[in-house]
Amino acid sequence: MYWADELAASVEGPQVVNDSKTPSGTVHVGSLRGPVILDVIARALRDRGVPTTLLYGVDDMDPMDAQALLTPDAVDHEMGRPLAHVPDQTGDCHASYARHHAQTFIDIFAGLGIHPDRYYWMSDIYPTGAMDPFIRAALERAQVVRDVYLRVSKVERPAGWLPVQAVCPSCGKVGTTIALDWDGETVRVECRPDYVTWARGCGFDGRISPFGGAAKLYWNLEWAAQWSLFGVTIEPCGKDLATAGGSRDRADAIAREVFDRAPPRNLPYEFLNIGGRKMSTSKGRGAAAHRIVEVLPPEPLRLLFLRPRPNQAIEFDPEGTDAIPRLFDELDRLAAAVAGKPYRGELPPDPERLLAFVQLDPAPPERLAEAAATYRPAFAHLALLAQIPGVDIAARVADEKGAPLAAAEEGTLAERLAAARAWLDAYAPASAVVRVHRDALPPEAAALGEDQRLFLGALALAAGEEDPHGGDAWQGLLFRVAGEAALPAGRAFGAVYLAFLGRPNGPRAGWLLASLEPGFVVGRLRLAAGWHDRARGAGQEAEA
RNA sequence: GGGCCCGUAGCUCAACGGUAGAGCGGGGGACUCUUAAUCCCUAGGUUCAGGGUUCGAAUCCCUGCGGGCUCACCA
Repeated sequence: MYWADELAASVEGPQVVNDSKTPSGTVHVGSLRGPVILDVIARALRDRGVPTTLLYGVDDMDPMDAQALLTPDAVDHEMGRPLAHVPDQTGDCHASYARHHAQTFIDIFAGLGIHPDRYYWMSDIYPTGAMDPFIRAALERAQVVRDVYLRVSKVERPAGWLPVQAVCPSCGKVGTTIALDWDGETVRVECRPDYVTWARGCGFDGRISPFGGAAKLYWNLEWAAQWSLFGVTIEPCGKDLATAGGSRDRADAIAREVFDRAPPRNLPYEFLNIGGRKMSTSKGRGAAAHRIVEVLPPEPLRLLFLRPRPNQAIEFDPEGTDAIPRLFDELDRLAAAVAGKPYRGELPPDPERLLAFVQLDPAPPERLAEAAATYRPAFAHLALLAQIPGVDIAARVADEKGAPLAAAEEGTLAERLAAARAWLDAYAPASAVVRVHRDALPPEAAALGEDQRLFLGALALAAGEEDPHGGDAWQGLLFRVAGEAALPAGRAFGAVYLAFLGRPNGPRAGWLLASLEPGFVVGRLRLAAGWHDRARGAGQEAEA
């Protein structure tokens, strides 16, 4: 059984599925694994008739602690302030740094078929007072919290430490404050210059009421408080949090011992690594989630996350590899299998469910076969066609299908063609790129045999005499000259590709040559044939 | 040091208790108007090592070795 179905089968009663994210900067592709897993769990629950609520939160009261995306003069002022209070650095009309990065990320969800029932922002929640009971409980049981930190994570807090962080009334920073001396209504707040290394406090020292948004819980407690506030029953989390003695263990213990509640069901999931290494937020082309989405349409992207089990690390290396074409191929193979068409290789367990979860819309089972059977043009082939001038791609694809494309199939074609172009532009390995060497004979042409050179020379002569126009004319000429030279077609075409592309194969040669200026073609043919001395004059003659 | 993941054909990976499979690469073959980036054929690998459970293990358990990520400050 598919893992999400197993999870769905193991719970009772209505479920609240939750995930949240701290928008500390640009969010990369790997972070989409959580939302996709969340969505699939919700779908699996609903498919079993379990009433389900899907929540997605933004922990935007957390302190700004990464200066990479701040302008140098902003660092001193902004570091340590709540992310929701830091101005948007890109100036594109978001209310804050947090809104900018979180919204850019969230905007991807709908396109991926992920539709939480509710988004919540902690900067909205704290002022309502909804967190106050949890702040009070945490303050009352501060000693329990300290014990949990020590027992679960071997972390010892400084003397007098309380599990809340006030927003400094003077400088507005939250990362630099320590709360002390809870008297039942107020805490003493010190905004210390050296409390953390990454931000500098202003030195404020005074008493405040920690309620109504004046203070926030430390993130671990905030997490546990969210579970109580929203009644969360299932919450997956990434392995950075799920590690033994890590944040999740602390939050679980705090839920039980401070907020008197069983923690939600966990589903730890592994990361997605780009090229064998962890992704970097600030560098690395295509690592940003909103950029990958430009190259990978929703279905293959969902497949990337859903094909492996959640606890399996995903290695994804789009740079200069065939990782992206293979993802499309895997999707097509899966669809073919579900549609009852022939396929090769082994299938994952429960292919029907996997394909259903890969679909953008949760389609009823009876429509799955229909969706699976739609014609999907091969990505690698589209990438090739996209590089050949003068090809009517839609007509060619319809030809291959053997019937006119349905509207949905035309959509798939357009989507894949755009993806193929983006892939060629940003990621494709050299072997997938067809490029005419215009300036000089490709070095690879040195491998041309004498028979091939003779053929190219003969082709140049024939072309000069007949001045072929169009792909068909060129293609016919190629075959005829090859036949007259008694050269096997394979060697003849190979010679043309070497002379123009520097590679032994390529797109249909006739149409390739027809797309280039006749003078260039003839000149290049002569050059490749070894007729350097006469190339210039003959080329002019041919052009005349 | 703790946790998780991985170690299967040259490379990338699948199969996850029942006779080891794909893609790419490599090798062989086919083709006069043709998706020459196509089609057909071709992979014999102590499934990292050692032990255990089982009628049966790549698959489950234990140990070891190697690699990756992650936590131990914050989130």
